[in-house]
Amino acid sequence: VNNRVSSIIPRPFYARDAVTVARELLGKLLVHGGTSGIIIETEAYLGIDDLAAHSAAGITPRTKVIFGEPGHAYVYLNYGIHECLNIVAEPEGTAGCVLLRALKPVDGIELMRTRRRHAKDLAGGPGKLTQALGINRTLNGADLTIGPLTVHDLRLTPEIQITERIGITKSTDLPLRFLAARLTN
DNA sequence: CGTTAGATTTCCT
DNA sequence: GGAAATCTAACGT
Repeated sequence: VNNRVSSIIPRPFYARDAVTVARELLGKLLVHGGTSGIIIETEAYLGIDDLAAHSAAGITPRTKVIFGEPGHAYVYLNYGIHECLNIVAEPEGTAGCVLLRALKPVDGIELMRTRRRHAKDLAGGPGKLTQALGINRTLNGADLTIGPLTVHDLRLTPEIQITERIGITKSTDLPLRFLAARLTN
């Protein structure tokens, strides 16, 4: 765990287009609250020409972080119940983010079980992974290059599978969902 | 100020 | 495979 401190991904990684960041986040380690997991599923949300993205509505109190400095967290409450974690991409001033949809649990699995109230699937969904790692809206806007929420490079190069995004009703035909093929499990 | 739809999960049949 | 749970941002009046 200590050698991961030096492997925090620096800001330029995130200052690229959302599709590239979404692809390259696969195989990285997400760390928070004594728990961690390898990112195995992501979706890219674009700033323009993407009606499914919250940023399509322009800059509002809710979406301003998506237009801000890359490498920060965008956390929102969905369906009144679930916290969803996104990582802001694109240079500052341009909207774009990556929804983290699934993790493979690595550290603190017992703690995850407690947080998930002993549900069978610990982190196989956007609302599940935030619950497992103890992530909530107080982390909205947090800088991932500083912590306590961080992403680390494990130097893995997973096989990437691409599909359309799921769980949305607009712009459903875009191939913006990415899965780490051999890590999913 | 009231209405509505939503980047989901879980439990039921 | 379908519906309920539960809250709030965004939009219309």
